[in-house]
Amino acid sequence: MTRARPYDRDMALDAALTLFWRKGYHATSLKDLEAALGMKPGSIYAAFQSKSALYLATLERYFERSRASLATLRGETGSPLTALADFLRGFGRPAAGDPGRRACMLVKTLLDVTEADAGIGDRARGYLDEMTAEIERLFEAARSAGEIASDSDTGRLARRYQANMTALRIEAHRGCDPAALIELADDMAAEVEALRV
Amino acid sequence: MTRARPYDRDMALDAALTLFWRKGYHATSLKDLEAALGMKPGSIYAAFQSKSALYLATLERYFERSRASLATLRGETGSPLTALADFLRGFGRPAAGDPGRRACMLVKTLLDVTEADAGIGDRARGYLDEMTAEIERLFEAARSAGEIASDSDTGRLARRYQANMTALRIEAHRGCDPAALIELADDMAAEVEALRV
DNA sequence: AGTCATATTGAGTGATCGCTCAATGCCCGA
DNA sequence: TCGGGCATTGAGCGATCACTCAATATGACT
Repeated sequence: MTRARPYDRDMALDAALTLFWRKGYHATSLKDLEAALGMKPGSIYAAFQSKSALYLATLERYFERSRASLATLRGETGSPLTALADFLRGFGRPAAGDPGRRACMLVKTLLDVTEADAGIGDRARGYLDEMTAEIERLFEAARSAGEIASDSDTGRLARRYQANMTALRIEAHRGCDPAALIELADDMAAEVEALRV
Repeated sequence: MTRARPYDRDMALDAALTLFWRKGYHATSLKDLEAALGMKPGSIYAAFQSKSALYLATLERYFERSRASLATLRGETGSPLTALADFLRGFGRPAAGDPGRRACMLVKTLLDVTEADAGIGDRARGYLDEMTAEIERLFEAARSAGEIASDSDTGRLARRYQANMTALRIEAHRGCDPAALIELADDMAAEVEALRV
């Protein structure tokens, strides 16, 4: 009965995610999206409603992946604290890839958004809060495992950890010396492991 | 002979700075600037050449003020290390002002800019490097004063300090709980003072 | 193979973008 | 008092913005 979609929605969303992440919401035009998705304007609007709705869809996609990669750390066999430290160290050694995709997309969104796009900003804030909560769960696991002091304020540690992560990724975006980036990541990771009792 | 400018260049630049800082480069239109500066398009172009040139002028203004406020710390009577820690603590207690102006404008610029505005991005990077250097001078002063270990890597400390500052201001921008922001700032400040020998 | 429902198309919508310039208004020296 | 020279004006430039819709193409079902 219905005609199958000739394009792949997942691939289109991935292409939009890459583009939006690199260029930001305001600087990405529909022309850019048409080229990246290989779709004509009408198809884009039929599939995704509007530019802002498409942005929200890519933001959700980004968030789900970020949360998933954090949640994976909880499932690892070793210590939660080591996982947290290693995760941080990983961002000090980014693949030599797309320079516009180094900073966290949620943070980029937060800084890019104006009063006119308040809805997008609120969504980014919500996702960031969920990331904080996910990090706090990891610190709680570390506390339960007796890795950190039993009276540790996990919320406070989570916020500090997330702030470090944000800053580290912005430094990567800034394009600083690779060796300096590694030092920075290792300093942050050492700070996490210094919590071990 | 020549007719005096009826507008105040300094006030116009300040208005442009506020607007650009709050809305970002791409999201600020000439209509916005006309309203904020109280100037017609022709006057704006006669005075400032182009939107991007005006942005660069406000960015320089922002940088000079930031550097000056950092340099002031060096002139203070007390210890450089305490000055650095206090400076950080100050950002944990921001005045309840314009929420679009909490994150560092240089960082906002860095994340907002695309390949098409590479010149602006390069300028922001250059200013950030100068800020790093200014911070390093403070750590060098602390080392000379014997406040921190004589074999301290001041460059490394400066980059870590700047990363903390960046993250703190983004957290403020995110609009997190004021008490949590104070905790975060105090944690960072404590880390600085922990360097004291 | 034929029919129908739906997805795609792409020229074109009005609005707004950054920007220009001929006309105007104003200050200053004489 | 007046004319010369410069700053300001604001309508409007072509380009591009996000977006629409009547026409067309195509796959699914009988």
